[in-house]
Amino acid sequence: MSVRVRYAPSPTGLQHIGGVRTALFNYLFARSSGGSFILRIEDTDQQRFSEEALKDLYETLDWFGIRCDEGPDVGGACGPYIQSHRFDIYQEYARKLLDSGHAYRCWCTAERLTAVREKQEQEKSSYKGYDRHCRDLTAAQQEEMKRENPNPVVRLKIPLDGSTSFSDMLMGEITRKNSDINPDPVLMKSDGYPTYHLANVVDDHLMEITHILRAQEWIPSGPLHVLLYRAFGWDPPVYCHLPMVMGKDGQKLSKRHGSTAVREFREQGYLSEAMINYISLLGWSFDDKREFFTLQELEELFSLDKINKAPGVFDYKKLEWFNGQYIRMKDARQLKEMLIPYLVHDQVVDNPPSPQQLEILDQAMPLIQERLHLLNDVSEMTRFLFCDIPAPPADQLIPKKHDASSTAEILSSSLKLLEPLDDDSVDRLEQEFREFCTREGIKLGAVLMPLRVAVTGSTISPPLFESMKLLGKEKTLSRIEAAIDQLRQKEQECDE
RNA sequence: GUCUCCUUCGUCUAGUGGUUAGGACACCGGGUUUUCAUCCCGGCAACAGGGGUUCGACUCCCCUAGGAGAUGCCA
Repeated sequence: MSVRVRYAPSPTGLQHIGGVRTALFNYLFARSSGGSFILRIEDTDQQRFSEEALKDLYETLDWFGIRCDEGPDVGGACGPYIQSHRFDIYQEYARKLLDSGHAYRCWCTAERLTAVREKQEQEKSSYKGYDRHCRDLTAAQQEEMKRENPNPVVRLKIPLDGSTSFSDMLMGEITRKNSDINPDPVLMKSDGYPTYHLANVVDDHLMEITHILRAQEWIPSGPLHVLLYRAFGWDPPVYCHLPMVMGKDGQKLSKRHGSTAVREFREQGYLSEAMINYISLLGWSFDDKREFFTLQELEELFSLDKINKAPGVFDYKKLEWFNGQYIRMKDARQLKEMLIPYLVHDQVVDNPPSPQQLEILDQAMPLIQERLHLLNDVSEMTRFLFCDIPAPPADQLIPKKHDASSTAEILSSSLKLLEPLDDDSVDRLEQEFREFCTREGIKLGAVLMPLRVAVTGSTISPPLFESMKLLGKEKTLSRIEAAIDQLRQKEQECDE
């Protein structure tokens, strides 16, 4: 029987790392085993449903290149793939459970439920959850309850004794006493929508899902789901509970720890390849030497038995390192195209960029490609090439062991050396400066640093002579002159 | 509280009875270099603890400790 797996997100928020990891593993397992990957939208929570979240889901999968074989957008034999479109199906199956005596209606109000819970809390009772008030009501009692609350929920009758177990590919056998399972979980809400438990079991069965790969936070409801399968007379699929993704403090990864939404990473300039690569290594590994993988390679090499049991901490630093690696691997032309939106967004270049700006960017590529960690970094790194910058304050210009006066001298001399800037080679220019330093007995750094600050506005910049060349002689010289003015002013202030 | 699961360097991990316990990120040195970055070299650093089993345990079993997750008309 061929493998059929699914990713079944709930469109209540932006796609986050944890969800995407689950999606990826399911997808990779399907591909590596020649099976099918199915997308199912679990929108049974009408309160929390968000149109934007749904859109974000498609965009995210698309960005990663994770394509589904069956799903809302591509169709398939087991549709519809949106749970809200399967409303009637759940009604039907809930009815079956009711008829077979595996489930019952419950008219308890939210108020009563909270009262029950509060009481349990006060008494520090070890018994938690629903008190099964409606489980064995007489017909007369039912009538009475109906008057109080006309919209009942449907609850599953969990056996009072015995235990239920299931086998997990990673964990092995997991057993839970039935008395420890959430007493009679709601299957059908009062608004007629199913809860996750019902919808998930019904759909996975109807869609002929063979393996369920989901996060370990679902382990506790495993036995409950198995009970449901049995109530229907079905065989449960194979389970594989994936290790959770944690933050640095060991707690479930959340906004507290940093970005969690894929969209945020994307906006910051993370590459899809880098994220795929990093995420694939979250709880999975290939061997002890290889850690670079393309999606295509993963589709081939991925295997369930290399998944780790223990939860993993999401390491932002390593992701960033991967991103830098992938940026450096990128074709320069391609990378350039990817950078433009960031430059436009930060108003470093026009929208669309002018031919001159594109030309400059083109030539700047070799200078910035090995310096970028995130695409986002490009604006700060290249702003001085495209925009006017304020003359740096004198203090920033003066290198160690120099003062305003000597720095101004240095810059003035540099001005002359830079006369042939436009038509001279970078190497030759550098040679000139080296000779100048030897002649004057100044350190090369003491000359280049004030120049760098004058021209780029920062002590950190791409290589100086290349930068000057890109900037053009005119702007370069005028920035140096502006810097000299700053220094002269400072000199005067000191004299006074 | 109760239940379930987990436990190799700070982090991600390799390892399936005999290894100087390997790699990567981070960190710290050093080199290349006009700054930054890249790149190269080197260093630091781990089998949670205690019992067994065994000629021999990181590897198998038990206990303890620690961590996490679940305990909803959310998924």
